[in-house]
Formats: sequence, C-alpha cells, structure tokens
Amino acid sequence: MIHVDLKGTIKEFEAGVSAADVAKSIGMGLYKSACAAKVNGEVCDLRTALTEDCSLEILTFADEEGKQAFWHTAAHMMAQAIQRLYPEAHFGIGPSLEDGWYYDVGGVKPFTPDDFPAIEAEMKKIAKEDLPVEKKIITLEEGRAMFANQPYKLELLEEYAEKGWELSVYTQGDYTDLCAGPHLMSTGVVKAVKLRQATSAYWRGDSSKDRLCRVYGIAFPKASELEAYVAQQEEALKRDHNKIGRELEYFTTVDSIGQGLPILLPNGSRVIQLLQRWVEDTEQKRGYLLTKTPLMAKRDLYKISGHWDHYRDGMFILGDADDESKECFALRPMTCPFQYQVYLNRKRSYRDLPMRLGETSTLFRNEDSGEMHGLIRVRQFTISEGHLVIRPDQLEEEFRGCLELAKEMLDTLGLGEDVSYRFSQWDPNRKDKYEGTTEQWEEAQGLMKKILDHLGLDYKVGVDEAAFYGPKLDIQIKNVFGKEDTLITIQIDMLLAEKFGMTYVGEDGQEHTPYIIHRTSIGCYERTLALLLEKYAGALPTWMMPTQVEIIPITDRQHEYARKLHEQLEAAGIRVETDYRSEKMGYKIREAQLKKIPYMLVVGDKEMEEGLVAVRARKEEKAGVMTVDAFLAQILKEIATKER
RNA sequence: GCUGCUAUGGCUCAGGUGGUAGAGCACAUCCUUGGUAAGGAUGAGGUCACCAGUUCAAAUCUGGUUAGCAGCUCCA
Repeated sequence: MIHVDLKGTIKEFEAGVSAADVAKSIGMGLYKSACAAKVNGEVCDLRTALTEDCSLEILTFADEEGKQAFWHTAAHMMAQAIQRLYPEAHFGIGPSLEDGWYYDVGGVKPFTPDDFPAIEAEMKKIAKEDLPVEKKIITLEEGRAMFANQPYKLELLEEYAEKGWELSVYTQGDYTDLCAGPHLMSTGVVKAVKLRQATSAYWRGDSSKDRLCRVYGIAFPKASELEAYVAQQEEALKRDHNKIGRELEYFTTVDSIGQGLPILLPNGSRVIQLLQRWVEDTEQKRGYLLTKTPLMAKRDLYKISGHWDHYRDGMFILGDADDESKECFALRPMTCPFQYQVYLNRKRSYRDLPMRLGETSTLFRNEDSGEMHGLIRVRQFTISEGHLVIRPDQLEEEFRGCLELAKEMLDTLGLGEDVSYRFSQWDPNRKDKYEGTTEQWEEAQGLMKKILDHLGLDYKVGVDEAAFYGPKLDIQIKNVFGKEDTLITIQIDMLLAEKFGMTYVGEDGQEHTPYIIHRTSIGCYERTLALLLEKYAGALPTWMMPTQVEIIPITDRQHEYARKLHEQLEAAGIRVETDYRSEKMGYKIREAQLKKIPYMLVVGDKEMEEGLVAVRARKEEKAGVMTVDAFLAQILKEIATKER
C-alpha cells in the first residue's frame, strides 16, 4: 500500500495504481474532466503508475497545465489528421501555446483556410474514434526506424539523444509522434476544434532553413467554450489600434511616403503632445536635465559607439557607407552617443553624478519590410529617451528610480496591470553580436539580477534579448493579437562610457569611469498611443482625449449661447468643439458618441434660458442637467487627477 | 527579408466564365429647427495601387513593383 497526498488529504492505494484510477476513486466527474496529473510537483500523464508515497494533483482543463496537455494532444490529433489527408507531410514541432497550439508542417503545399474544414472534420473523426494515447520509451535505433520518413523528427531525435535525454513517443491509433508529453488519456475528449490560421515559419526559427507551414488551432472540451472564445477574439480585434486609429483619425499612412512612416493626424498629434509635456514635466521634477541633440551624425560617431559594427543594417545611411574618402552620415537609431556629448562638454566631478539626461528623441531604424505594424512597429519614432551617468555605488538607487518612474507612468496610463517584466540577457554562444568581454557581461548581469531580486520584481529571463552593449529590464506588453512588444526598457551599460572617454574625478582626485543607465519612461510615443487606443478601444481617459467636450446646440437659436459656452470652456483649458451644423440632435449625439468624446453638452431653449447645460457622458447615456460651473469643476478635477 | 492573403471613389464593400464601373456611409447644396445613437431631396467625386505582357478587347488573366494584413525572423 502507498499513501497519496491529495491536496492535504492522505489516502491509501495499492502500489502501482494509476493517477487516473485515483481520480476515478475521487469521483467520475473529476475522472472525466481530468487532463493530466501532477505527482510530487511534476506534471505527467494520467496513466502514470504511482509506486510509492507521493503527493498527487489531478489537473483539469481549468488548470493551466491541464490545458497545455489538452492542447498538446489536440496538436497531435491535427498532425494525425494531416498525415491521413496528406501522407507526404513532414512534421516539425507542434507545441501548445497560451491559447491553443500550432504544428509546423513541411513537404506539402502551404495550407490555406480553405483546407481547414477537411482537417477539422478528420480531427473530429479522430475524436470520435476515441483513440487511447500511449507513451513508450524508445532507443535511438528504434526512433531512427520509426521516423525514417520524417527528416525533422530525425533531426530532433538525434539532438535529444546527444543531450542524453530520455526518448519517448506517444501513439494514438495510426499516429506516433516523438514527444515528451504529457498527454490526455485518449482523443475522445477533444470535442470542439477550430483551426485558426496558417502561416509560415522557419524550421528551428532559422531564416536560412526550410520554410514550413505553421497551422494554428484551438480546442475546448465543450462547443460552448469554443464559441465563447471565438466571440471574445472577435471582440478583441475590434480594438485593433490599426483599425480604430485610422477610423478615429489618429493616424494614416501614405504609399508614396513609405512603410513604417505613419502620418500623425491632429488627434494623434494632440495625444502625443500631451503625453510628451507630461513626461518632460515629470522628469524635470525628478532631476532630469532636458537635452536636444541632432538627428544624424557622421559615420565616425557610430564607429566609436559600436553601432557601425553591430547595428549598421538597422540604420539609414546617407552616402556611401564604404567610401572612406567621402563624408558619410547616418540617421540615428539610438540617442546614446549624442546625449553622451552633453556629459563630455566639460570635465565632471563625482559631485555632478548622478547626471540624469532626458530627451524627447526621434529615432530612425531601417526595419525589414515585413516588420511594420500600425503605430507599434515603425521606422521613425519618438521616444522618451534618457541616460543616467552614475557612480557605481549609485546604480541600485538610480535603477530603482527609473523603475519607479516607469511604473508611475504605466499606472497613470492604466497599463500597469497589463505588462510583464523580462530580464534580457546576452547569449554567451553568440559573442559576435555583443560588445565587451564575458567578465563585463557577467558583472553587469550579476548586478542587475541582484537589483531585480532586491526589488522583488517578478520577471522572466530572456536569453539573447540584450542590447549589444548591456543587459536590459524590458517591460513587455501584448497587443490585441497577443503579440508581445517592449513598451519600456531600462538598461545597464558598463561599456560605452569607456569607449567615449567619459570620466569623472572622484573624491580621491583620480579619474573614474561611470556606469550608464539607458532608459525610457513611457517608451516610444507612437507605440504607447497604439496600446492606449487598444486598451481603451479608442475611449481614452478624458485628460488625454484630443476633444474632451462637444457642444451640441439643438437649433440655431442656441448658437450664440453655445458660442459663449465654447469660449468659457476653452478659457478654462478644455479642448472643446461645437457642432453648429443643421443636423438633428440625435444625429450629432451619435457622431460624438462614435468619436468617443467624453462629454456632450446638449443645449436647447431650456438650458439657454436658465444658463445650464445638459451633460451626456460617453460612459453613461443618461443626461444630467447642471450649471456650467458645476460641470467645469467636475471635468477639471477629472483632468487634473488624470482619472481613468 | 521570408511564407500566405489582399489592393475598386475619403471609409466599408458589390462587380460568375475578359466586352472600359455600382451601393451604403462620408462630402457639397437646398429643404427641415428637430430634446439624447442615423429627417429628406439633389449633386459632385473613380486613368479600378503602379508598370509591363497576353488579347480585337483587361478592374477581371500573367509577370514585376509599391503598399496593407497575419505569422516567422528581427526589434522600442
């Protein structure tokens, strides 16, 4: 007999009992919804035999890990269906994702959505067949025989064997896949399936290798769950900034200007102006010195900074890069080497440090043509850039200050809950991508880790995500498509100061090399605007809304009153517009509502006679009649506190 | 850059199998002066992204270019 600890309750079972049998003994409901098990904290199949005392947790679709097993099995089912329909297919990898899974398929014509119904139908058949999913440990030789016709699987097999990993396969009916698991007990529970899209991906993520067709799918135990998911996805896409940002006239693009070069229309320009003023003022209060440096420089500067060697493909170069006999300029992709010149303007003392330099800085990056996306990924953008030149002993405090500032900004914008933190490190196996020595990197990363741990920040590590000059703390955010981008970054740089000959005279009278923190406080304005539009579906908080109030006179008789109102609000600093057109009131309200204008002030004869306004807020349709002063007090408070 | 999809008036879209264009919204003018999400009439607006090719004939077929979308790779 063994003792199994089920979330605190100890039960006795025969040795060798399976996790599934334990689930059954607890209840058929749990047994039926079980996806996987967790034995002593390790996720495994429900078939796993328990041979000694252990803790056991039954994972269902409601658990993250149960879901992963569910989707992983569904991925195998999709591969199985594809194999039945396209026997020539070669399979790459097919992992589960945060929502659903994908499988990379080679050797076939790329799939299009037209091919999905047949594959989905075959998957449903596989579900109906209710095939048991069984695991088997194999030897390298067995694997070579099994996957003789599967070149990608063979490559993985050899690699796993080389690493000394246990080789295992999962079989369901006529399909066997190289896989570590865990998986469901059988294919029968995967009832509601939808293939989402087919795209392309490179084998092993390497653009020099084969192109595979990546098919994305999602599945649920119940059809109703799938329907809810699809509806939610459709809802999310309505918030796409690339759609509403154009509809609400925040930005546009023009073919002849070029990719990644959006035109900010008056609405977008206004929001960015408001954000910039706020950032610059906030930074000033935190001791930042404002700078304004050139947007381009001679090639010589980038040679010193390392950009010429490490970032040349990402730069717009004006002139012949290879002709050393002629002057050659490049638009700046980063502000660092320019802003350092401010520091270098005269000799610095330890008393000058920390020196916090801030700049609203426009940058140019020659992204590959497929990279652009609305306002999120562009070729020219403006960033709340800053560099802190500091003594080594000031590193932790200044780093914390940068993080506090970033968090303050995020919380004010309402994005604080939506971000995640990534500690971006270098990859010691790709040293050519980075400046500096292994020792320097280990020191910088060690210091950063210490600081992050001190701050108790919950972060993930990203290997090979660092800047070429140092490790980063990246504050990541997802767009409506679930794609993650960096919103804010704070970086430690122990290399560039030396390259630029930046020093300070210490208390000891000797020259020392400072550390530098590169950071943004709100990130790049275009990207931030994009994410705000998505977050609020266009209904930005009043304080940053391009038009805050729309005055709607009901008839011509109130035009004079409306004009006075307009002037009064404008004098109070409110961004107001008045709709003098001879349209019906309902029509004007509809338009203002679609434009997401926070407040509509409807004025008719009644209001005019009593000197009142009928206030209709975008978030609540019922109108409230009040005096102009009362309305002003309310909206001014909302703006001053940056209420969301 | 790669793969797939796409490109018709400012916007959203119709235009089987080739015979040189249509709707709604928006816009303009006029009528309407109406109490919380679309009043009516009339009108203007398009070398069907661009460049070649096939054809008696191309919005429609083919190739290229540019741009847009998703994914990959890359990055703020």
